[in-house]
Amino acid sequence: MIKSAKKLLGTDMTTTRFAPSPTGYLHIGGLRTALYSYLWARKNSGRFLLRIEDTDLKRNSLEAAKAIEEAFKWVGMTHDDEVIYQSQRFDLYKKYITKLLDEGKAYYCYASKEELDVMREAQQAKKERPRYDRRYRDFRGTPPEDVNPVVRIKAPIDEKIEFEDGIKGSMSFNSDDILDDFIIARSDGVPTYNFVVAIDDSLMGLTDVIRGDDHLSNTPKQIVVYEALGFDIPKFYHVPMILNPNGKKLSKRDGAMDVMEYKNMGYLPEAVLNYLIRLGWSHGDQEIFSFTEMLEHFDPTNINKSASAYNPEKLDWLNAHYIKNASVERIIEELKFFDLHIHGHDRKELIVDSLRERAKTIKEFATMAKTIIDEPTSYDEKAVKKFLNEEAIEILQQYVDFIKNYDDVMHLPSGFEHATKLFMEQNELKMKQLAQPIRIAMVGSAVSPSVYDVLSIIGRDDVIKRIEKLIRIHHV
RNA sequence: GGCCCGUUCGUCUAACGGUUAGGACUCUGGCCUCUCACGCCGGCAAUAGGGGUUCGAAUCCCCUACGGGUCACCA
Repeated sequence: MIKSAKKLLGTDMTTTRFAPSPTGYLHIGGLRTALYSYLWARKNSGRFLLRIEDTDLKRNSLEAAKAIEEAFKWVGMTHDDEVIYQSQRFDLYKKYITKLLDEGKAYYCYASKEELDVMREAQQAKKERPRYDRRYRDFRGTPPEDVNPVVRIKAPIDEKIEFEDGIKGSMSFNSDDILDDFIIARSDGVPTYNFVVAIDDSLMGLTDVIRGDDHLSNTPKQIVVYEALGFDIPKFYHVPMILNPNGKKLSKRDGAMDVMEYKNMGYLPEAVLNYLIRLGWSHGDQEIFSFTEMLEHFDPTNINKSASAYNPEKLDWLNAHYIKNASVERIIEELKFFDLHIHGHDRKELIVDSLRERAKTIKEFATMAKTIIDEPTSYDEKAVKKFLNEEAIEILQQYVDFIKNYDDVMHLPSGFEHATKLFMEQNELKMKQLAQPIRIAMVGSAVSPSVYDVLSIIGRDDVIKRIEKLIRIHHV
């Protein structure tokens, strides 16, 4: 007698899993259910397992697993044990098929595909639900020689199948409404999804199955398998799906499906996680959750029952929040991915701190930093037209001359502030008259962080160079 | 079509059967200000509809409408 792993181990350690079919990348919705499973396992000091559902054998599941692990790594999630590939467990599944056959809980069905098609059409013509008519359930005759039979499970007839879903509540199905003697092994011997899922979930010792609610109506079928095999039935949580901003099903047209695309767009993993955990789940009014807070507060029981729409603005807001609060070192590290290397810059703190409240993504951050660090190659036309009249050029000229003869140290923003204020005082100028022309000279446009910060980042020598360059160009 | 699930501001959500139905994002008015942001103060905006039950319903029950899922030798 084979028993479930849970029974063998004699443990009730919380065990959850993420069981994607191999698509080549980790889907953003998949990450959410994975996160829920992960948090629930870790919160209860349990195990979080990864299984690839590749009974179909069409795609490269090794690549797929690698892509998922890469995404897990990016967001800081880890799974326990080795990855399980269903494609490598066919022998195991076969043992259970034989077992059910031997016990009379499953049987060979010799109906051909054509035969079944005819039957189905007849049913549909009569507006009946298409279903297998169990013609071979109690077959005792001589089987036809030329067909490879499928194996079907003897499903209960006119019975209620009930379970308590951790999210949706009490579920009750009538077996006749939703299932027939469904196939557990195809004519080529390959077992089917609902059969192997139940076996694996059981053998892997799953206590809590957290998955998309598109599986809700598969659950009764799996329960039939659990019961035929004498396995313990885990607790199910069916989490509603994610919709696009228009409330429709999420599809590739809606933008980033692959979790790693979020990295490419400059999102911080903690922002993505924070966004996802709050999408369909809440803890009072709290919006910001650190990893430890997620662990502390998450409970699948208060996941919402209804689908939620994906809202990119809120993700941006969260990302901005995490950028504002990240350490300087962290941001410098993240910027490397966008080809900006400022760890050796002697004004790196200033660069980071002057931009962190302005960037919604790390990518934007890098772009903004580059406009300050790199000498402008062009000047924004509108800004030039608006702010660079003859008088402004004159002021800039005086400003350069002043700086050249200004002897006090001024590499800090405060140094530039003292110098500039003195200059304004001497020439009876207002900051408004000076700031925009300086910005244009420094970054080529009328938008930048505080001019003192910008001047300090660029440094006295380059400040002079950039102003003189602008004046020169202006006179041409 | 059968079965199942769902429905609170545009969006994410809160609310022991008793709240002026709260918060967040977006949008928006103002303040701050060297620009842009950030920040701060304020504003717009919701219980799908109809019946019950109850002293009292967003909350419980029924019906309707509208969304969605699922009904394979896919997973």
